[in-house]
Amino acid sequence: MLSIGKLSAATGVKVPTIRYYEEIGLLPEAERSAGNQRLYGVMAQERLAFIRHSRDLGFSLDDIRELLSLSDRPDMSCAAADVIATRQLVSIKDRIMRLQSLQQELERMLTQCAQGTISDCKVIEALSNHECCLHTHHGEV
Amino acid sequence: MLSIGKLSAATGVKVPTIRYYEEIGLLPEAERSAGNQRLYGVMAQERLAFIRHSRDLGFSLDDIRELLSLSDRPDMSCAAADVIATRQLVSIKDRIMRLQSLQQELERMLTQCAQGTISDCKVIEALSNHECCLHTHHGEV
DNA sequence: TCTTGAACCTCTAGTTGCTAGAGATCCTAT
DNA sequence: ATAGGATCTCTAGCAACTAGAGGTTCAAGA
Repeated sequence: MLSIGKLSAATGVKVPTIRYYEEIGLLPEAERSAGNQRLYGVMAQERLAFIRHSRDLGFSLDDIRELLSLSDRPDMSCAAADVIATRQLVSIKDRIMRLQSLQQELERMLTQCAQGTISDCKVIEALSNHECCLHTHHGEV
Repeated sequence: MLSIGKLSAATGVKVPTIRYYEEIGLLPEAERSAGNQRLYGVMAQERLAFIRHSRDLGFSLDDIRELLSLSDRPDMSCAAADVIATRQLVSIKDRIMRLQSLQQELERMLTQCAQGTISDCKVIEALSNHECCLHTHHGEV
């Protein structure tokens, strides 16, 4: 059995984050030692690694909750898991496109700036009026 | 003079967000009508448009605070503004690269999945053990 | 002029995914 | 036996808003 600190070292998930995952029900309540400290077995470690990896791939905790409950039902069709992963892929592609348009806009601003004073700085000017944008970009990135 | 609703419509910034910006000092305190309702002039509208556009480009409110204070000093060198914009550009490029590696990973997961049951779903499997990743991906995206 | 209803006001609390700190307790190594 | 690191619970804070309650003001139609 691992203490929370060892589990943290083993999975790369910080100690308060592990407690947080337990609090929101993503991890089951841990066993406790005689002195009330959390103890983890192999199952918990695997589950946490799953969460960690999914987070690395950008899944939301809600998505992960669903993926975890799917992984607990091995006989089910994996279509639902594919839906979640595909949704995530679409959202990542979308964010990449948005970010690329922002990148272009920023590069344009910076190449036009002649390093003079604020009054003729193209960066500040470009921020002041959206009209001079080549692209429209709205919503979060 | 514009009411907060008209200003919102003119700039595309939601009404509660405008009040929020005032609360955190990004916008100056608005004038008030006899009945205590906010009134905005052209200056406020321009300032809000600046904020809106900067947010669209992914700048943090702290960055925007700095950019705004620069734009109030037209005689200064614009080097500071360039530093902020360059930092933002670097961070955007970095996020794009991270997202592209996630995209590849997800695509790999999905193409390997044969649409069977969860027990042999490559998506779930890939999430379970990080070792089968082609790329290492850590940190936020 | 009155009235209705949309727009406005303030305030609190919620969102996501954690992180930081206080103050107390436990565990382990010397 | 004791020192100090690890753990416990609890509260509060971060970004950047969003939602809702409960109350006031404004503008347009009858």
